[in-house]
Amino acid sequence: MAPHPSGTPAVAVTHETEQPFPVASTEEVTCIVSSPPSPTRGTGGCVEAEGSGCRSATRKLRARRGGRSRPKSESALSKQRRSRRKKANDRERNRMHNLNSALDALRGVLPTFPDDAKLTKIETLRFAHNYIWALTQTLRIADHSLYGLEPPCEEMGSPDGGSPGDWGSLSSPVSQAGSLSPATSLEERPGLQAPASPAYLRPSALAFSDFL
DNA sequence: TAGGCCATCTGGTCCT
DNA sequence: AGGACCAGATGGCCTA
Repeated sequence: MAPHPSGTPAVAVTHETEQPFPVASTEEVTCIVSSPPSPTRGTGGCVEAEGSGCRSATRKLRARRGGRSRPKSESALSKQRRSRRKKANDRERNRMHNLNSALDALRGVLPTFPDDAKLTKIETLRFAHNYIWALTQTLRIADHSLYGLEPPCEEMGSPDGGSPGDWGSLSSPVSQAGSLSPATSLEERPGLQAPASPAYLRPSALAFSDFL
């Protein structure tokens, strides 16, 4: 399965702080650019009063009404709500794009062939988890073979020491059944066998003798 | 056509 | 008040 081969704005996102994607509509743009009515400045008549220099009077009026925000008409309220919602939507979209950018960066450092289908989000996370685990084990075993240390037994569960169960894995994320270890999941996907070919990604390579 | 994946919208909650 | 984060809902696209 190749998720949306065309029209994936998230893939093109490279910079987090910039606006990496076209904002949906011009209506939305104007709504976002033009800041919503600020409660401290008030709207409509309030602005006129302040602009004409009647600040103390305005302040008294506000105090009498019991707060910074003056009551608005129903239409003004709904307009403000819509404006806030659109701004929130825009931020949320941006946030998700940033998240996808990070995910793409992660895909970029994982060992897959260029012509492979793009890993899904969950596959990317699980693949990365197992990959890190395998690399950690590689380093550990290399250290022990170099310095003749005792073989590590107690920390084989998870590289970060966290609960392997978080990833649906057992003692070894690589050999876990059911969840997406690179070996299993990618074999399930036609055209994605290649990433599983490295020795450290095969369940049979748990001895890690292949890549020492 | 069903199911998987994804982007987006939305309302709620927490924090500053 | 406003932003960040989250989870649920929804609809589109694609593949088996």
